[in-house]
Amino acid sequence: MNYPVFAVTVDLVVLTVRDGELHALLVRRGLEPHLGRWALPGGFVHADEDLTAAARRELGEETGLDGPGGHLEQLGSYGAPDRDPRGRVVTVAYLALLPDLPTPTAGTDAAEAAWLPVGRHGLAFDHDRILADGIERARSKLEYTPLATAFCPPEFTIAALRQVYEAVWGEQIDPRNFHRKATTTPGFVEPTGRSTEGEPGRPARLYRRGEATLLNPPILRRNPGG
Amino acid sequence: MNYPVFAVTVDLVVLTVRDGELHALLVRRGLEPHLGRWALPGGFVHADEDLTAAARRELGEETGLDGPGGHLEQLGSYGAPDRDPRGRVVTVAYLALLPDLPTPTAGTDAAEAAWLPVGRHGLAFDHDRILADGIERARSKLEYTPLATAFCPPEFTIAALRQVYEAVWGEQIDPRNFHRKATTTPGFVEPTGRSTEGEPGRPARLYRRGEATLLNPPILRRNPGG
DNA sequence: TTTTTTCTCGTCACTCTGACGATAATCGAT
DNA sequence: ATCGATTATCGTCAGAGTGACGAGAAAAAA
Repeated sequence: MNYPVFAVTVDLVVLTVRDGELHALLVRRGLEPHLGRWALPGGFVHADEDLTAAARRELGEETGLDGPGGHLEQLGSYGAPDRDPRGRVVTVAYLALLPDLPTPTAGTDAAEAAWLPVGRHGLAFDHDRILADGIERARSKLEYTPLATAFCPPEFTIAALRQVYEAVWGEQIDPRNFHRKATTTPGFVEPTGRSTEGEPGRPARLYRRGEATLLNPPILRRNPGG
Repeated sequence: MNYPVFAVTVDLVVLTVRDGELHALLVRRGLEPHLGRWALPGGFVHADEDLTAAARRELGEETGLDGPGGHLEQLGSYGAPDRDPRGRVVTVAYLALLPDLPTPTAGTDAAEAAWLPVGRHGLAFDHDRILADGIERARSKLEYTPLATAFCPPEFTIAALRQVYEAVWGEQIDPRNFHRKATTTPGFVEPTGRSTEGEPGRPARLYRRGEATLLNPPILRRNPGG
């Protein structure tokens, strides 16, 4: 049997919410091709390594942390014949959602790493497309799953959860209706009994993520397409 | 730069609805490994071929047809180090939804091909898992997209559309409420003006798929988990 | 104390849904 | 031709969910 050989990489779309805005973790490439351009963090899959293990390893290398509280899932694969000038490379993209850590973001083979607000980047390879697909996946999953909690620390307020939705969707949400929705949807969040202190305004109760894996009923965007 | 080499295949989860039941297109393997066992149709990606092109090519080879009216999307990639005894093989799985064609299902390198009702198969490789993932994807997508029409011929009745939902979800649906839902959801279906003839019961109006890519509001299952 | 800020609870009208009745239009049998 | 069986289509109604918004509660800041 004769068949062509490929290299396989994993690339990561790592998203977080800082200052009410959605940010992606990007690295400046320290090697050819595309030396000096921003790109998604990633690297080659090792010889005896599962795809998910490779993604988790890269995530650890790039962020220094794959702690609980985050989320990692496969996004999709990209394998256009000309997507990498070095040869035939198929990349398996993963989507990671993390709380806003005071992350040092030190890269190993990357010249620089940074959280950049999502928008128009001219990323290397086909990474613009992959990033856009990852963002759309995140937007969509916030509707039907409790995944917004992956952007939050272990204990969080309903307002913080709402700000995640607002940042990811780019929409304003009525605080009172969202509060009702989040607290009455079974399994979304659970009260911890504690409250915030020292913040302006009335103290807010703290919650942790609930046990549900699916939100029923879902929290729908106004404009699911754009 | 040194990196391990992989083979890359595409595997297809091809689903259709026949006689009110969900069926998958399976082939009996004509080669080692797993000679003689049922498996998903698929094959190696060619040297200068895009992943989606490879999936479309395999679909054409196995079903003899990739006509309009169907649907093809990437499902996910599977790359456990030991999933193929021949070496390191990553497969990119695709999900295809087709109307119930009188398909000859002739295989090229497969000994046999058949539509089998989905259930417990002991498929080759990790294909049981891939098939299960494909079915779950289809079930989920029927909620939020007009993809049920991909299972139908170009013109279809509301009852036929409902039977698609019933077959894929394994749930009974009230014909009157479903009729209201399907006909009032904007962009789901459009009347053609024609009706069925010669069938028992009152003639039913024929519809074609509408322009919507998302159902808003969605049609939700009772039990989204199982 | 007063003002400001933010959280939390309530109200109300509107829409959507599930359950189900009723009528319409055909086929097949008498 | 008439009747019954079958299926499609339309209506009704109560309950749940949602968006828009008012109002009180509890803290920090002025």
